[in-house]
Amino acid sequence: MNRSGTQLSSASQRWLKELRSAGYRLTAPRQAVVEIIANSEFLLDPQTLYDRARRRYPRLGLVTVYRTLEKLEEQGLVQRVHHPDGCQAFIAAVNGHQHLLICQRCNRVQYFSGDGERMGALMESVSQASGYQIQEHWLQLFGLCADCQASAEQ
Amino acid sequence: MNRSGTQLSSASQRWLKELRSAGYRLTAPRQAVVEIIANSEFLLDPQTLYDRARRRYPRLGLVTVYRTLEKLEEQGLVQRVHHPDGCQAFIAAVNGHQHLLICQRCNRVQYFSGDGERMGALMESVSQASGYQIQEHWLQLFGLCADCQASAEQ
DNA sequence: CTGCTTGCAAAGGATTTGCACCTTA
DNA sequence: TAAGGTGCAAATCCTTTGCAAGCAG
Repeated sequence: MNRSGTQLSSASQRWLKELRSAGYRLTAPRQAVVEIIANSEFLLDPQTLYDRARRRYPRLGLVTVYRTLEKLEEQGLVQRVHHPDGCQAFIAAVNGHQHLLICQRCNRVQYFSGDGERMGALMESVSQASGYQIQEHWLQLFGLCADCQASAEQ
Repeated sequence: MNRSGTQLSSASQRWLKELRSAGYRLTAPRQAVVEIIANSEFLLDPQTLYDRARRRYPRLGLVTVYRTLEKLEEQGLVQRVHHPDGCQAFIAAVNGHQHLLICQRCNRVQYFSGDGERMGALMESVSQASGYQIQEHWLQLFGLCADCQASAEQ
């Protein structure tokens, strides 16, 4: 149990500890926001996150969601995800470089580790051909997750 | 020469022809917008495009830029480009599936053809491992173009 | 207690819409 | 001359900021 009287997942507890050691305070609104996004397998935009977190902490303001996301992003706990229909969605971040696999129907997200060797070779050859000095890369796959394939068959 | 009394590049002429055959009219404001973006190697956001196109057609309104971009995107002549600092930039599209190489300093964009075979193999293995049915992919590289590397050395 | 946090309200910025006028075909 | 296109102004939508009151530490 914690100060808001609700159970917190272990992921939330870890995130809150990280925020704490970065000098931020532990407050009930923050706990509510963290608890939702730390445990979501789906992309969440600020409004959706707000709607869900408000079920835990009804006095929550949308502004606090934006401010909390800002701090979580700064601590590397969440990352913003760009996709064809917008760029305001967030998902829990992972350590190290990983690529994203996104369901276009339900927004479920999964990470996969790109083939580092092939990727390196590709970047090397593009760099040679173009004269660019490459610093970063994005690789994202879009499709239908297993659940959505199943429900589409109905 | 054309109805606005200015020279048009061959790329613009082709684009305008495509708009025409899609049922849209050829107007001076549209020509101004098309002439800028059809010939740019750099990402352009609506405001920048507006500023440049207004030098050709001063009475242009920003709204017309938005409406023209909408039609160009719909015809597959431009594509929206997402990058870490925003998603409101556009660039001339190419036929077939190509990947993007973007200069983080000057916004120059270049297309490169991903290694289709490796990419296919990667998607196949991710698909197997995740159960996702993959429909689309994004591959973008970010770095410094040759010009920007040179000017950074000064 | 002190200063970080919060929620509200207002400000901002980007994009879209309503509308009367204008231009293309 | 009919239908589509244009620019202005206003409306929207999303996000950020200012501020007084509320809490964490």
